[in-house]
Amino acid sequence: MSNTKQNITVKDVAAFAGVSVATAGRVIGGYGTVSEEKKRKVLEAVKKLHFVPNALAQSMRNRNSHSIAIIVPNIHNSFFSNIVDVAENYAKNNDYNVIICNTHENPELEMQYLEMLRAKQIDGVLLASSLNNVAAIPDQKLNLYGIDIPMVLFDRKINGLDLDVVESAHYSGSYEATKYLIELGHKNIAAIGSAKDIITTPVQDRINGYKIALSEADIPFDEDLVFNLDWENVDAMHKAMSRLLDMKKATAIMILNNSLTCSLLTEMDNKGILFPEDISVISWDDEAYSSLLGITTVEQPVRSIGQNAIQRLFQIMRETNISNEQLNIALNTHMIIRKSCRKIN
Amino acid sequence: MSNTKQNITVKDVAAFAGVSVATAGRVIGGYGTVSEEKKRKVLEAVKKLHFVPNALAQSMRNRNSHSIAIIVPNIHNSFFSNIVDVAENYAKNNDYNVIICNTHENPELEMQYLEMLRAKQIDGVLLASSLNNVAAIPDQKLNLYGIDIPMVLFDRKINGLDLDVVESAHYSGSYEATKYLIELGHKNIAAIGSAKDIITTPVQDRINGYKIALSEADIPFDEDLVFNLDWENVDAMHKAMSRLLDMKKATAIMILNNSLTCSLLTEMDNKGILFPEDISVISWDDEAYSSLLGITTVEQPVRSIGQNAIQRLFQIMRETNISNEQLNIALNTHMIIRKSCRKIN
DNA sequence: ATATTAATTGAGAACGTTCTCAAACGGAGA
DNA sequence: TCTCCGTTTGAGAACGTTCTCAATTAATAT
Repeated sequence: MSNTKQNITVKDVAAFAGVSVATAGRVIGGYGTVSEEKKRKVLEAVKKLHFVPNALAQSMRNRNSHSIAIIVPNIHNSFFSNIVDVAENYAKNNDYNVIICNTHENPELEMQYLEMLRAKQIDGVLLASSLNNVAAIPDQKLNLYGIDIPMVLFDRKINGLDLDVVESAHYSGSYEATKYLIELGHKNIAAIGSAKDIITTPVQDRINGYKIALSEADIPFDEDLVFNLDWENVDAMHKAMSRLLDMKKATAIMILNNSLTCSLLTEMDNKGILFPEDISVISWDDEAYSSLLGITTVEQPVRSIGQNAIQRLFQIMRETNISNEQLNIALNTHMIIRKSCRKIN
Repeated sequence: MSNTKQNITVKDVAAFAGVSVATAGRVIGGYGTVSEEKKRKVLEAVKKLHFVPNALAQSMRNRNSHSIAIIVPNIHNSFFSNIVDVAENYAKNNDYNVIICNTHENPELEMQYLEMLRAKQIDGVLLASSLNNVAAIPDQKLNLYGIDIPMVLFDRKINGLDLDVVESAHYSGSYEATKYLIELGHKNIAAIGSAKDIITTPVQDRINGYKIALSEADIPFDEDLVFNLDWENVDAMHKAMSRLLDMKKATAIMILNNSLTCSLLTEMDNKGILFPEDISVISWDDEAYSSLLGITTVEQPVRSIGQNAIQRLFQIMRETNISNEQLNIALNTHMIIRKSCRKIN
């Protein structure tokens, strides 16, 4: 690539103003004392030459990049893009830049990004990991997770790593939704979670909530009714959903991930299966189309998750000595009841 | 913020390996000649000390940051997040990092970002601007647009600036869709565009296509049937849509922006207005829910737009001498006909 | 053995910023 | 005129990398 870029430097400003680099630096940086006359001349030079300090050189000298990163598995997912939005706003207000990284649920890519970010001297990272367990991290990469870089996990935990986490109360949200279906008379409730290579901790927790609600109502757990699908593998996903619907076992379905909702409903539509008449549906995450379609949803406190996570990250970055105790925030979900679930007997 | 970070440097590696910084640099950088023995020792030191080169220092020395930026008005919009995805992939394969900036359709923020990116010595920018005209750019910021930084516009033009553009064929796509409605017998066709402070060039072009199709069919243009709404101002938007529906003038509506589709359909649902029975609907951009709801859409070649834009950007960045002629790529759209439009007489 | 060439090595400069240190300057008091 | 103290100023180092240049060593030819 061409590197003929030739920018204006403090040196140029100083020369133009007829002062030393040190004096120009003083005026631009706003420290020390400079006579009014020279101050005026420097300011004029800055304006005339359109001087903008080289942020790379500043970072190098100051040993911090004034940038944080946010790593998400899927930027298309409105859950994540909303959190990105909140974090970006907060960072901007604190004069920090944000680098967004999209891992496509690929742990390799996640680690590559972390390595790149470390090289770029990033000041902190917000991470929704595609790993669910510390065992999946090679020893020589372990330092990327919260040791070399200040880090806060959000939405998802990594078991075995004691990093700060900000997430929804996945377990209780799922418990509540399942109980709601049970109270409507449902006994055969399917649960569809997403999983690419691993089952993420939110899905794990949600399935646990579902199981406990069932067992409290003395409904036996049926392995056939739990699916974990890869939303990027469209073919396999459709097949599995088709299989579920063909079984005609379930009277209700809880969709544990918003990426799957449209696919499932399309599949149902194709087969002429209506909701709530033929099958009741609850979906996690409230979307623009949820109210239009009348789907009952479990709404996550998205903006609050983002806010808590970014605040905590800045807190960690400010601390000189390494933080003492792990913080784990679980924020309550909220059910929005619409017309996609019906009472049965 | 704390800046106690103390990373391993080439100096440390050199000391550990018992060689000079120059020799360590040679091994790490893979240039020059080094004896097998010293090479082995340096490599061992790199491994032992977990050395990762400081990308900031590299950028400084090499005078390029190996990063590009992509600036979008709204990262939530799947049109933009898809383009971000494509661009990011391409950049990654070429060893470039991507910084994503979200402007919320705010021209001030857009210019702030450009200034920040210039300071960060960014190598190139992909921009969907929130400005439609060069006149809106203050003189002293004009250099941010394609002069200081290699730049390719996508989706939207900036009138009066001769920068490269990659976009959909907005005009012909709209012309085709309007003609389709006319052929179904519609004469009163509403068009809903989005606009925050300005009307973007895609919406301008789409409205032009709509107007020409009308005039070719000898249908008089009706000012009352064209709306430009701000999707971030939910109240005003709802009111305007409500007004449009209450008029009962239109037999068909073309929605020029996917952000508005759900809102309009919800508004119709609330008023008990059905499609296609009461009103026919065509929407720009195909979404996951479009097929589910059976909406006829104008699909944009999203991935192709992204691909063309990023390729062109890299081409510009590679060129040593300033590019000679402006490139303007308009890619054809594609109508997906479903059941949301009906024949009338 | 000496001259010539090639392979190997290290010192140090440069990128652009910030900021310490010490020197130079100005004015007040004796 | 000289000393003292505070203000103003500039030289130059440092951040960590890359890479030129010159010096050293080894290898080959005479």
